[in-house]
Amino acid sequence: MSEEKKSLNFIEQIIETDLKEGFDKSKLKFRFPPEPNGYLHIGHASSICLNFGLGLRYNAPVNLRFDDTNPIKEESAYVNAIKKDVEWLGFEWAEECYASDYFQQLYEWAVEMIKNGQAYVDSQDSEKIAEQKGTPTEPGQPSPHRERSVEDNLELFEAMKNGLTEPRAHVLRAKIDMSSPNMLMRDPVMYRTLHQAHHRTENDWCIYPMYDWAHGESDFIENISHSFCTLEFQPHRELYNWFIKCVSQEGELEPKQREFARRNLSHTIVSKRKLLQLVESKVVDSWDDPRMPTISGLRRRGYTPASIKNFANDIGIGKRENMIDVSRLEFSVRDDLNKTAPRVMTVLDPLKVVITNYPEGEEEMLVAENNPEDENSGTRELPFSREIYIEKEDFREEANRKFFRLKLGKEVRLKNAYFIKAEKAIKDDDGNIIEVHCTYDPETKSGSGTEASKRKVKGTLHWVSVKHAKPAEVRLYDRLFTVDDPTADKEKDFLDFVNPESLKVITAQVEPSLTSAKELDKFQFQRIGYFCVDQDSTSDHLVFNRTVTLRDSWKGK
RNA sequence: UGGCCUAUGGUGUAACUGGCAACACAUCUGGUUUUGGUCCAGAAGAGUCUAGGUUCGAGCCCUAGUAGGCCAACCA
Repeated sequence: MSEEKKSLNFIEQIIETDLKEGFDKSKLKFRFPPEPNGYLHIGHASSICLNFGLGLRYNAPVNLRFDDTNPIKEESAYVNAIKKDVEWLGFEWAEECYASDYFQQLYEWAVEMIKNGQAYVDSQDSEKIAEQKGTPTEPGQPSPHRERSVEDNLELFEAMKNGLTEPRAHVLRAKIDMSSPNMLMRDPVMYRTLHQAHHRTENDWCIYPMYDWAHGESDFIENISHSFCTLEFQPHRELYNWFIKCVSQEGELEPKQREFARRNLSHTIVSKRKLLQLVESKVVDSWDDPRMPTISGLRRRGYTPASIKNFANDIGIGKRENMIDVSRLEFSVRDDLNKTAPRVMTVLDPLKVVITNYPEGEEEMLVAENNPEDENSGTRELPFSREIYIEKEDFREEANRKFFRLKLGKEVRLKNAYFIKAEKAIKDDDGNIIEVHCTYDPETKSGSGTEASKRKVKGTLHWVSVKHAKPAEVRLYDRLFTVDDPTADKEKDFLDFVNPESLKVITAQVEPSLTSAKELDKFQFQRIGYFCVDQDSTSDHLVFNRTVTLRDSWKGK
């Protein structure tokens, strides 16, 4: 690995500074802390690449920790999906942890805090508590229960824990400062009472810790040195530190929370809540629908781990609002697939071509390069015969000289085959071209090295032999939304901007070698784009997903 | 009537902590090419939100504005 002098992002600079100031490098430890209430999306990829990237850079452990403190929204199905995605991206976590593993410790600490007068049970409903909280510009009012005795608090908290009180009748609150300019410091709720089974602890608990009370403590328990989260948690930092001070002893490692900006991607949304809405409203088929910006959706769409990691590293991390153009992501897959995807010939919109001077009934095998970008990719054989399909848009009766394709009286090269000249367009009663008659020049066979085969022609077309072609379902995916930022217009619902043409299903004719393609195999359909075998594909019914089109600099039609 | 964060080409990040703004994507030219792909060469595009200040010198420091974001779930 050549150590390129790449400038450090601000997170890396924080770590470098800590190291310089004497922080023990062997104590560096990070974590990626998803909540198992939905699938990971491209925004999480940035966080994953940041945390695991740091782990690799400093040879430090990185825990995968599920922030599972809200049993109402969380499920083990999400846990499994998340693990699969992180693994697929190619990262290895040091330990698989759960905030729920710490429920007992958290409870014991809470009891201590009650004894220390740092927490109390409030017996008001959430509306009342919110009311007393004040506003950002006005101080809050103390709860009437704020000065409850330690004995009463202990007794009530115990009752809450044992499910002897009504759900939501009481909460445990930290006693901090009802007039703090930081709303989060106005006696935040530490525990709510929920008589709800948890996906891991089942019915062991009737009280569940809130994020603020669980997250920093989890970091502390795991000896996480640096805890990175997104910008909206900035105001939580003060509380994060306050809680850790409550439970830590002198000299113990106190994790450091720092915040970075979440990545926004144009023409899509990166919000688990909205993604869930797309799934539930059936706009898409599932969390892994290839139009979804989820890791699983991108995987099914044909994205590679490398393309996603390169993308994340290229866009870097910062602290400002951002909107990254999808073209950046698209560049990343093309860049990767160009080097690795075998080239094949497929015709998406077939037009039959009859080569009138090619002997009837005859066929031959031609040699085709698998990938000109990869010397080791080898060659394969392609059947050629008298009747072939080409793309409808590759033929015109007449066209200007900017049209590098087939037109009457002119010659083009058939990729890996011969030169053909269009002689006659056959039309139906409505004047639609249904067939083209051509002649070929036997001297122009590809790879023959003849003078004739070196002739300059207007262009090169892909094709597939009619007799040998296999039909395949091809799903043409496009951007999910028609605008950059579907959430920008506060008057409208983001669903109003769903692209009605985000999926078009067609039947294409593909070269026979594709019948052996397996799920997730990726190909470049020459002159068209990159495609990937969908999970729905079978040997009887091939299904390909379009990952992305080829870059197209032709400004004609 | 508050607190915190942010402000660099169309987009995203840089600028060795003060030395006349770089890289990538996107855009446009030209060349190569059995993919109008790739690759190669090149162009255009910001003078760093504004106004002051410190300094020989400021995108980097200070002050005051302006703009945007976040904070009043028993969500995370």
